[in-house]
Amino acid sequence: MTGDSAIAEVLLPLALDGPYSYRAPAGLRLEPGAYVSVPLGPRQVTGVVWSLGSATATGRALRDVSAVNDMPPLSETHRKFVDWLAAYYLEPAGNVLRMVLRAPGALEGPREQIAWRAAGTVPKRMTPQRARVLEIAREGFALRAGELAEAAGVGVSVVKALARDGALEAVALPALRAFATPDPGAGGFALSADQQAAAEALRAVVAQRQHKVMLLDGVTGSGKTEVYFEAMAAALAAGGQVLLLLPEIALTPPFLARVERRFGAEPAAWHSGLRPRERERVWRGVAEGTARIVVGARSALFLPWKTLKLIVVDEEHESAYKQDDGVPYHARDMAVLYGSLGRFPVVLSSATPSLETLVNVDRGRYGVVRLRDRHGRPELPEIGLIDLKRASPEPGQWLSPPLVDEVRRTLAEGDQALLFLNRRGYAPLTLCRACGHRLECPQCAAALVEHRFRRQLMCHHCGHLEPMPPACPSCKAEGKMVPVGPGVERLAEEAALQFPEARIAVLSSDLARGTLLSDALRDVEEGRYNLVIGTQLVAKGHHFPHLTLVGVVDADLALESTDPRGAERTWALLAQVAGRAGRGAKPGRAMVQTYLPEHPLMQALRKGDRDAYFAQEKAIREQAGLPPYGRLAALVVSGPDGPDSERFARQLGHSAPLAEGVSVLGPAAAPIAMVRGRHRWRLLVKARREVNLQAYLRLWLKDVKPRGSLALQVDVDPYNFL
DNA sequence: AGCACGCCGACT
DNA sequence: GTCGGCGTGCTC
Repeated sequence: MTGDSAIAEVLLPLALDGPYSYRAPAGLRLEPGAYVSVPLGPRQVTGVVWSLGSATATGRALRDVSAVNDMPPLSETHRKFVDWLAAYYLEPAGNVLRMVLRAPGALEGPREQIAWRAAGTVPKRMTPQRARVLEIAREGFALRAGELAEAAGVGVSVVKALARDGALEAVALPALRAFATPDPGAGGFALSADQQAAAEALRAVVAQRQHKVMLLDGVTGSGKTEVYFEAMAAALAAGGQVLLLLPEIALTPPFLARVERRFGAEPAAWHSGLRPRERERVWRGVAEGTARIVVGARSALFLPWKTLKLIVVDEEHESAYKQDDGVPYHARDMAVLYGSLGRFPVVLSSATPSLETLVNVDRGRYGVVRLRDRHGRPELPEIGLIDLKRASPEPGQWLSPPLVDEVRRTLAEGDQALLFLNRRGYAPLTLCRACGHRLECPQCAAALVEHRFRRQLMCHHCGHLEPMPPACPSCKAEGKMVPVGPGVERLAEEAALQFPEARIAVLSSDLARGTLLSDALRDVEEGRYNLVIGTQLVAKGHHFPHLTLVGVVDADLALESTDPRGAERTWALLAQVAGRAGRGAKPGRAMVQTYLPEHPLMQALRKGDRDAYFAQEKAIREQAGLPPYGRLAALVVSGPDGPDSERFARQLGHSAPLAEGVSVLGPAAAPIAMVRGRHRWRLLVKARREVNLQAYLRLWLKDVKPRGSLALQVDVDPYNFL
């Protein structure tokens, strides 16, 4: 072996902090960013060359890189992005790389064009493994051998054997469909003067080819989408790729169709529901630079961008951008990071921007473009507060007399009304009247929610289902179980009594996604229903032209939570729901039921005064040292045994280093003390803004090792305080 | 993430 | 006496 051979530092998609060193054989054309196959223990693993160098005498015998893939290499920007994100969230870089490589098959050798589907015959021999494969093959989608084996959790040999037996038949797969090239000028819309000015401002920023964050701030119906389409057109015209990030729930076929009309080419869609082959097509298209427009959920950030020139984050205030399992990152913040590393602009769009973003505008770090309502209407419709302490509903009912009157009048005038209640199911709580026992999920410290329509009890945290017990499980008394509190189903029951003539639709995420929901939405839009009862689903982007009254049944729900962002979420939700009223020809109004009419948030809402509300909310956050005026991290200890988890959390708390400007609160039982059978204890780290929070956490946690089945999750910038 | 090594319960 | 459960640790 010669002295100074070339060395490749290869990052592997495993929980490893840094790359491993391999010898680069002379015959391989290696470059930084190249996808390579390397030996790791007994197996071959795909990784990415993080850097190249020459051998240092470490004494360790290095193994050879086995092969290089001919895919364009992962860009330097993308590699920096992985390293930054890993450092920011205290996550092993390899775990972040795993999110980049999450497209099974995209890097595998020659494309196999054969897929398998069930032939309908029974194989000679049947085993549990074979049965699983056939069960999946019968679902109707033709999958390649590897995909089928993976889906069934068996080896490829099982699939091959079934094929030999004739129980699976071969189907030829078409080659990966190419991406059409978008035309920036294809389907331009006629823009209002306001929109023109806003679009021009964004185009100017794109033309600078520098990093700059722009807030596009305008109410629903002001035409933000058409405006950011213009920014996208400018970036496309400059030869770049563009990413439009949406909360997953907003990524619908009608929206994709709208993008296609504007740019004359079908955009690539990226979300968790893609079939493996489409995943692969998009991943490769992005890596090769042929997929120019991607409309995606948060994980689209990790696609192997070749020439990304613009990211638009629509509904930037949405908490759905925060990932809570796996690597807990915030896609809006990481979009801004990517833009700064890649030196391109990022547009944040919202009708109710987050406080973080507004403060960044105040500080001059972000630019802003504002849009007024197209019809010159004020930001919000007329909003009336109903004081539930004075105008209380009948016991067991939730609609106050003034709201009932308003709904009646609206329906009588031939218009649509919406009753908003952010609670799925029939009742959030079921109690035994004889002994007070409350029905709880066996796996979570949470009440089971009755879903009367499905005739089941459901846990909204783990999805556990069970039938309604005929008698109290505790005292065995029969017929004593009573529902407590309202859900949309129960509200619909009350509405049917109050408004016997109304045509009522209940809209919640329990309508399986897809056709059932889109049919229901279309029926509402076309006026086949005149009274809609819905959860937050109805607040998000659906346009109901005949709606003139919105009634908010319980405005205090999110305000009562322990989440420091509860007030902000309440504002965004109420403003959005109220904004559903009167988007068509007629003006609308909103009636908000609350026990806290004097609360500054409710007063600001009544006046439609966002600035007043945010001024107040900023003062509270600043006073409390909460984001964006201070920094937070949550440490969550979880384990199957409660006392074990608590003990470890306490030890962890005691070992917290003392540091200027940092305080550690807790541990306390997490608000939902048990989820999926794991007991959870939470510590909260609060730091001043100038503190290097990551350095503090690294120092603290470098020697901390949860033993056994205990787990420790670090959540930098926590959002959902579960 | 795999995969091996390593120590304690029910069976060919 | 073994087969095998998954806790722990390592992979350039």
